[in-house]
Amino acid sequence: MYHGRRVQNFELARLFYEMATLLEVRNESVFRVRAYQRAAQMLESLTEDIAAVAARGGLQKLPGIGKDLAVRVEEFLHTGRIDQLEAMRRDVPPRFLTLLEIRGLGPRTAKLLWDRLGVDSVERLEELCRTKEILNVAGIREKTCENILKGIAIWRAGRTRTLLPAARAVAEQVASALRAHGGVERLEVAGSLRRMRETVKDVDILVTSTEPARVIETLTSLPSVTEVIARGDTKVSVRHQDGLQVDLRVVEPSAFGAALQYFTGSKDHNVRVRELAKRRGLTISEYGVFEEKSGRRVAGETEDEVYAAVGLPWIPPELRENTGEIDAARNGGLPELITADRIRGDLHAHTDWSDGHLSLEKLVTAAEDRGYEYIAVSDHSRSDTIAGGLSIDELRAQIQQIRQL
DNA sequence: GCCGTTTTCGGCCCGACTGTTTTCAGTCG
Ligand SMILES: Nc1nc2c(ncn2[C@H]2C[C@H](O)[C@@H](COP(=O)(O)OP(=O)(O)OP(=O)(O)O)O2)c(=O)[nH]1
Ligand SMILES: [Mg+2]
Ligand SMILES: [Mg+2]
Repeated sequence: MYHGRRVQNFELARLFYEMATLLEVRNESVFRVRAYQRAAQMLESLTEDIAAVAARGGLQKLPGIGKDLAVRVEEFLHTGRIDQLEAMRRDVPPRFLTLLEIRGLGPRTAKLLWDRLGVDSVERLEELCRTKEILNVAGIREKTCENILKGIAIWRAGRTRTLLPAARAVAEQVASALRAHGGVERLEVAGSLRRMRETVKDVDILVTSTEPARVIETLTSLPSVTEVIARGDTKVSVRHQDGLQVDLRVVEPSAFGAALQYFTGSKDHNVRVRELAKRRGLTISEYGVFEEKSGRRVAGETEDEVYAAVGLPWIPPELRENTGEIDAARNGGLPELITADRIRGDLHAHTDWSDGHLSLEKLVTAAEDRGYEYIAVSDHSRSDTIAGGLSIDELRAQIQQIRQL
């Protein structure tokens, strides 16, 4: 496969996302907004350089690129800019779009505040909330004001994504706490955690239960939960003490498969699967797969069933990103994922001879436990004495010991 | 703005929760 320079793909994707946001603020059709977002998402996963695609006249063959967007792409490739974007930028203050990074503050409210009070930055917004001046705007009352201040505090805290292992630790802690109380039948970690993304925004947990209220009550009253963000009959969002948001969804046991498929995502993957369903006269939600006409439920117990209903094999969560896995699945071309048991050995390990933790014996035992065929001992040498590097004599001694093991 | 193993026009994924509103828009998952 051809791999060219793809920096321009990402730069253009960023511009299309920005155009989508600006169109949203201008109250343009949500479908037009989504067209820009889809084009941007396609560019991010495109393996060929967009300039190369343009050069061979293939722009409009790309999914999500039609007549208009092809013109924008060409304009960007020739001039490095997009006129329409520049024009839209001029209509809002320079820092206006950062307002949309505040949780719960969307394009409509941001625009309203700019129109009515000239809110052009987070700082100005905070001031107006503190002085309660913001309450002069029709449709904004005390609660909204409070929520904006909370949102600004989180925005200030800054961390937007968390490394997978740290998030997994939180997920496991919450999961066992939920199981320890009653009402939980099945529990699965879903979302980007289940898809094994390197970083995640939050922890998504799916539970099946015949007593949803009980499970939701359990989560909201855990000692490790510091704030209840939203709470209803089927789902609840809370903040965990370490700052991570935890989203819990509760459905009845018969909807397990459909709910897990929904809650695992990704969003773009879900949209694609649901589009396939529509073409077959079906509709998919977290409650199941339904015939559009009769409303009859045709699947939902397992993920397998859900995918089968749209003519697809089960797709591993790690691949559910709408980056080609759906076409691959349709053509029976899903890759076989590499699993941990395929690792045959490790060519880089330190021992307590330098700065490692394990003794030689323990290192070898650990390697054998994992079924490794080989392990390389690569302790520091005398060139790095700070890290306990081995002298020539020590190295000879270590080699001796290895031979005896 | 894009798109079509029914369509070149009329759809576009689908649903929960909140605050503010007298019936729903906005935001988020
Ligand atoms: N059908 C549908 N499903 C959605 C939509 N938004 C979110 N979901 C589903 C798929 C997501 O994986 C799942 C959890 O949402 P999140 O916002 O937590 O995203 P996700 O966990 O994928 O990534 P992140 O939390 O950002 O690391 O909910 C949507 O607009 N439509
Ligand atoms: Mg998530
Ligand atoms: Mg979530």
